[in-house]
Amino acid sequence: MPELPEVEFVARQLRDDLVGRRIRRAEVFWPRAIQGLGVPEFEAGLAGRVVTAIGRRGKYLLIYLDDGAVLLVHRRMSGNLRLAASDEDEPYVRVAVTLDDGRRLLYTDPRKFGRLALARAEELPALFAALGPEPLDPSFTVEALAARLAGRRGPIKAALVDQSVVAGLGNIYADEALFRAGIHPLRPASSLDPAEVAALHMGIVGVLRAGIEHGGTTFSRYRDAYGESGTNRQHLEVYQRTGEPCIRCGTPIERIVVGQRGTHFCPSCQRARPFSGTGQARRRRAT
DNA sequence: CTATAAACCTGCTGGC
DNA sequence: TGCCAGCAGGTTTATA
Repeated sequence: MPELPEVEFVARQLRDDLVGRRIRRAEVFWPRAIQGLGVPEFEAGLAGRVVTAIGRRGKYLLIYLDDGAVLLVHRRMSGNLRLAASDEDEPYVRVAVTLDDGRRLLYTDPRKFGRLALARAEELPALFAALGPEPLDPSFTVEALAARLAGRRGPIKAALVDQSVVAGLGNIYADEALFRAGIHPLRPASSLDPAEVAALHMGIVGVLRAGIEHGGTTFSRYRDAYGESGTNRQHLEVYQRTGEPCIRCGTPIERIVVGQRGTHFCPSCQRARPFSGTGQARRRRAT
């Protein structure tokens, strides 16, 4: 599942390789992947344009064009963007963008959940009005996180994957951030004390930075712009580790469902209520 | 307003 | 060995 680190890593790759290139033509093979415009208008809107910049907002990849338009790509569950040589092909190609040097930017997506859209750059603020702060931006402070969590009665895990609270966290990094902070996923979001919010802030920023550093988390699908897997999976501490020993205390990792999503946590390191344990386990801080 | 649930999709897993 | 129900989850839309 592409989350912020997977989108950011590919954005950096495409920035090096795509900026300055002219688009020869675009072909849509799965019309429902295009949002807003009809397929002919979408294809015509890309043909002949030069890529001027690459950006990212939350899980959206932004490809800026020389006429003031922006191509938005959201990969949802199984989408990938791959820069392929002219003679290379891939399965599940939904959209193909041919560049002036013959290479193709391929949007592949077995599940067909991902969406592409073409917008004017000046429309972006309105389009992203409901998105929360960028967690790697300096403006994302402990206070900013606390303000977003205040008044929310649902579980903290559900709040973290809500894009209006923080932009870019998905199921993997939300579970990882809660583990680093030592917070139980079912804790009401508004019940965290200031120290816990600070620990969670550090956890969020930490897991996202690590994810980018390791080229993203690959389970079955995610690949980068050159078709390579990310290595962050081997650095995950709870996600998809059900039954395996906690790296901190050895207790088997548990899996529950929170807000319709599989949620992984250590029942010893992440207590349901602070200081409500048997006294057997010590509270520890992630370093 | 908040919040919960279904729908969108198809490859993969696990049970029999 | 083979079949198939059910799971996986980001976002939008619908409903309570």
